[in-house]
Amino acid sequence: MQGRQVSTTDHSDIAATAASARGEETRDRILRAALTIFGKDGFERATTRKIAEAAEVNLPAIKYYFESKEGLYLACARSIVGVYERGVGETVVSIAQQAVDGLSPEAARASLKTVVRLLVELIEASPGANLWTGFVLREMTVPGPAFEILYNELWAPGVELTAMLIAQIEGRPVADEDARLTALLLHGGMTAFSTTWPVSRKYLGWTENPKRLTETMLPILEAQIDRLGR
Amino acid sequence: MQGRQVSTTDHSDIAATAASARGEETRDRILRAALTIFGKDGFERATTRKIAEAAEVNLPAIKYYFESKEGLYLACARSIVGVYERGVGETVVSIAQQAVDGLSPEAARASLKTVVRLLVELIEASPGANLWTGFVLREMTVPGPAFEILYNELWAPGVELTAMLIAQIEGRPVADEDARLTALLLHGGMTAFSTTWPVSRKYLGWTENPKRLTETMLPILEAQIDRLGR
DNA sequence: GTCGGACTATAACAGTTGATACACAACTGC
DNA sequence: GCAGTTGTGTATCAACTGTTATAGTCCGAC
Repeated sequence: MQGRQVSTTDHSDIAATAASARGEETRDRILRAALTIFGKDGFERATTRKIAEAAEVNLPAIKYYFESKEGLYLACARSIVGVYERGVGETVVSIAQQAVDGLSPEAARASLKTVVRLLVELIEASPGANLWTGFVLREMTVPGPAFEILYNELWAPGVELTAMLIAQIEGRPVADEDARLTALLLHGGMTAFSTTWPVSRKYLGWTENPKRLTETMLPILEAQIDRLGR
Repeated sequence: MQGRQVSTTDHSDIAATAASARGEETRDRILRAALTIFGKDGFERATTRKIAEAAEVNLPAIKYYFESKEGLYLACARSIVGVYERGVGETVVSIAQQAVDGLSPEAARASLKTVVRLLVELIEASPGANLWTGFVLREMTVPGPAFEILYNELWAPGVELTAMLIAQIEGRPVADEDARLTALLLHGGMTAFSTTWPVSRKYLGWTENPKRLTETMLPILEAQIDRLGR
C-alpha cells in the first residue's frame, strides 16, 4: 500500500514493469481529467468527485495515485511544465543563448515572433485551448499550491526571455525595467486573450465562425511585435 | 421581515428615513468586505462566513441585506459598474460621441490615452488595487452570476470604444475586426497586468519599492498607444 | 411607558466536500 | 496452484458550506 505517489524519483523498485501498465493508464486518465477541470474551475471550485467521474475512476483512486487533491493539482502543474519543456524548451533555450550573445534588432524581432508563435501553438494544443492559460493565470493572480513551480519554470523565464528580445529589438543589449514591463504587458495580453477567448468570440459576433485562437491571435501579436523599436 | 433586499426600486415605504441609517452603514460594510473577498478569492472560494467576519457582522445579516450569497455577488458587480459610471462615465460617453462623429488620428490617440488613464486610475482607486480587475477578469474567464452585467455595462462598451479609437488612430473611420482584436489584446494586457501585479513586483525585484500600479503601467500603455498607426 | 418595526445574534439544518478504513478483485512471479 | 503486490470498489467520517428558524435587542413614535 501507499500508491504511486507523485513519483519524483520513483525508480525505487525496478520490478514494477508490465504489471503496472494498466495503473499507469488510469493515472494518465485522472491527470487529463484533472487538467481539464482544474483549468476550467480552479483549485477550490473543482471537486475530487467531479474529477473522478470525468476520469471514470472511483474517488479513492485519486488518493492512491496522487495522495491528495493538492498532490493532483501539483501533478497537473508539473505536467504543464513538462509539455512546455518537451514542446518548446529546446528552441527557447537556443534562442535565449543567442540573445545572451547578442542579436541584431531584426534577428531579435524574428526570434520573438518565433517564441510567441511556439507559445500560442502550445496553448492551442491544450485541451479546450484555454485551459492551460487559465490554470497559469489563476495561479499568478491568486498564488496557490502550484505557484512556485509555474512561476519558476514557466512565467518568469518566459517573460525574461521576451524582455531580453524586446530590449534588443529596441537596440539595447540587455533586458531593463522598461523591456520587462513591456514584456509583462505582452504576456498578460496573450494570457488574458486566451482565457477570455470564448467571450471575445461572442464580442466579435463569431457565433458560428470556427476560426481558431491561433490564427486569430498570432497576426495581432506579430503586428504588435512589428511596431516595437520603430 | 424581508430585509432591504437589493433595493432596485426601494422607495416603497417613504417612512424608512433616519431609523435605517445604521442599517445602511452595515449594508455598506458588508458590500465592501464582499468586494475585497470576492475579488481575491472568487465566488466559489469565498465563504459567507469569511465575508461576515471581515464585515464584523453575523451570518444572517447577509441574507437580511442581500437575500443570498449570489445576491451579494451581484450587488458587488453592480457596485463596480456604479463606481465606473459615476467616475468615468461622463467623460467616456463624451469621447464616444466625438469618436462617432469622427476624430483625426492624433485626436483619437489623445482620447485613447485619456480613456486608458481614467481606467487605470479607477483600478488603482479600488481597495487592494487589483480586486476589481480580478473580479471582472474571473467573470470573463469563467462566466458566473455577474457575467451579463459586467459584460454589458463594462467589458463590451470599454473594448468597443477602444476599438473605435484605435481604428481612427490608424486612419479608418469605424471599428473593424482588426481594431477590435487589438483592443481586446490591450484590455487583456491591462487587466492581466493589474491582477498579476503582486507577482510582477516580485519578478521586477521590487520587494521594497513602493511604486504604484498607475505610475508603472500608464507609461507602458501610453508607449503602446504611441506606436499605433505609425 | 410600551408598542412596532428595524436590526442583530444564536443555533441548528441539510447538503457537499476531501479524505480514509477496509474489503475485494486482478495480475505476476514462483 | 498460490502468495504477494497492485489496483479498484463500498461505505463512511468529520469538517465545512449556504441557508434559515427563531429569539433577542435597539430605538423612535405615540
